[in-house]
Amino acid sequence: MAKAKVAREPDPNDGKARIFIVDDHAIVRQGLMQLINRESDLCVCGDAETAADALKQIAVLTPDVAIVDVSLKEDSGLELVKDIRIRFPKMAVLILSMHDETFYAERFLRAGARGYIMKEVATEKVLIAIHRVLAGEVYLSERMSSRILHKLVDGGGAAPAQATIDVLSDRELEVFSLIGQGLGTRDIAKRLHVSVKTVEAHRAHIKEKLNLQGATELLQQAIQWSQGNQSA
Amino acid sequence: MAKAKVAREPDPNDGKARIFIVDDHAIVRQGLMQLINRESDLCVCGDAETAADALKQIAVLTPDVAIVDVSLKEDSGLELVKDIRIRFPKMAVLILSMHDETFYAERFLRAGARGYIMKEVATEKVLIAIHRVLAGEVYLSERMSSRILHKLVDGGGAAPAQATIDVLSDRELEVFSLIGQGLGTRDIAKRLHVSVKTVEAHRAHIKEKLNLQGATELLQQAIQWSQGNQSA
DNA sequence: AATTCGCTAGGGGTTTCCCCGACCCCTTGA
DNA sequence: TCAAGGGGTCGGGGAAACCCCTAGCGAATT
Repeated sequence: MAKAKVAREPDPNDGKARIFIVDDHAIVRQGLMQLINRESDLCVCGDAETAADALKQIAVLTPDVAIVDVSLKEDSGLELVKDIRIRFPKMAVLILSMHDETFYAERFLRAGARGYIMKEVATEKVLIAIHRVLAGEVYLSERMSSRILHKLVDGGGAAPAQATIDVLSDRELEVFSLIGQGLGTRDIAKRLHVSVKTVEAHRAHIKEKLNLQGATELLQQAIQWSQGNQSA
Repeated sequence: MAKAKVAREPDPNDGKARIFIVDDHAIVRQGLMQLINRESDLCVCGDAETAADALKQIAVLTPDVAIVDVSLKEDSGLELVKDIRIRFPKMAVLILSMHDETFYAERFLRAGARGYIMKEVATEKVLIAIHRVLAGEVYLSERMSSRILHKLVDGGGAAPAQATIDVLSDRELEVFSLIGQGLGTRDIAKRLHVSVKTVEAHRAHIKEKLNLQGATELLQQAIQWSQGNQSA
């Protein structure tokens, strides 16, 4: 630690930035390694299949950036990012995701990751993302940044718990909850003794406040929140 | 042998088995390619990101075996396998799956695939699987073969009222999965290259088979299933 | 040959979605 | 007191989705 030359001149050895890979798919590790080592200013200094192994090796190797796959069973992936954040605060963490999983991107960023990229993108994007996080910047796809930025920027680290839900009014939260229980617009209107139009208005406001795109996204979020908060 | 040329060119190899890779993750393609080309008796003769491109190239390159990813972005891997089976009956198809998705394996085997492996296995297993399907045999993991065999054994008796995903047809499961990913009817129709009406028919059949009432219930089930099965 | 099943697709009516604007009530502050 | 703002409540209207129906076609089964 105590290295301050990360930005432009990361040269502890060959003048190459040292990268550590954490992914439980051997094939993906292979591909990433080859891709990175082909670059003149990057090199892979190690790789691991599990979070525990990763932490052990990272402590010794002190890479400049760690590339972490999300699908190390979400929990351990998140935990790994948090652990890295605590024990090696200066280290950049780039999250590599298999699927869209837009919902989880936010959690990883909150946990200290500096970038989130999906595997289906072209390989050049991966290299771009690596360089960006190496330079101390943040890398996000267009869609994700637009969604996350103004959700996180004002939230900061103050109340990370359910900052997104708090912006909803009482009535809106009520509707949101009922949506999460699988009720349709009509059912909700009947349950609340209001017009269908009112429920539609609430839905619109919820979508706006939570920055959701369509009806399916709204339902997705509502179900997810419902299961995580008041199931059983 | 100055083997400085790329593997793509269709000229005669040194008696090596020619392999074609279909995967929408560039990194995975990269890793697979490197892994395979390192073998003395195998070589990658081409690769594709989409099903359409794959069919086009396969017709020209006539590889000995095609490695297909289950979850292609644009098209469905299942359809690709069926197409390959119809147009090139002699070609071996090895399915590469990201996650567990055990229930998918059976469908792919029925569609004509000769092997099914998961990406998290060690790289040696991948090579073993390739050699096995090249030899005309079938490759399956222990767990999967035991599961399938077990199913055949007590399949004769009364089906124990599963009422689960198993009753869905291939196409229906595909639609169900896409619904779970948050796609609307129109998006699904576009992705599967069919009419909106067809997707609606599939939805209706799924609801009937799974005994679901409305659209929200269907969406709810699809999302829950999707999150529990492919960590999406 | 007949039946069943899966995939495809259209017709037509109902419902929801989603962009608008509108009114009422309450709190806050000029 | 009179705005000003936000929350809660409705409505119109067009687009889309939903949901009932029928129906052709191919493949597998009988």
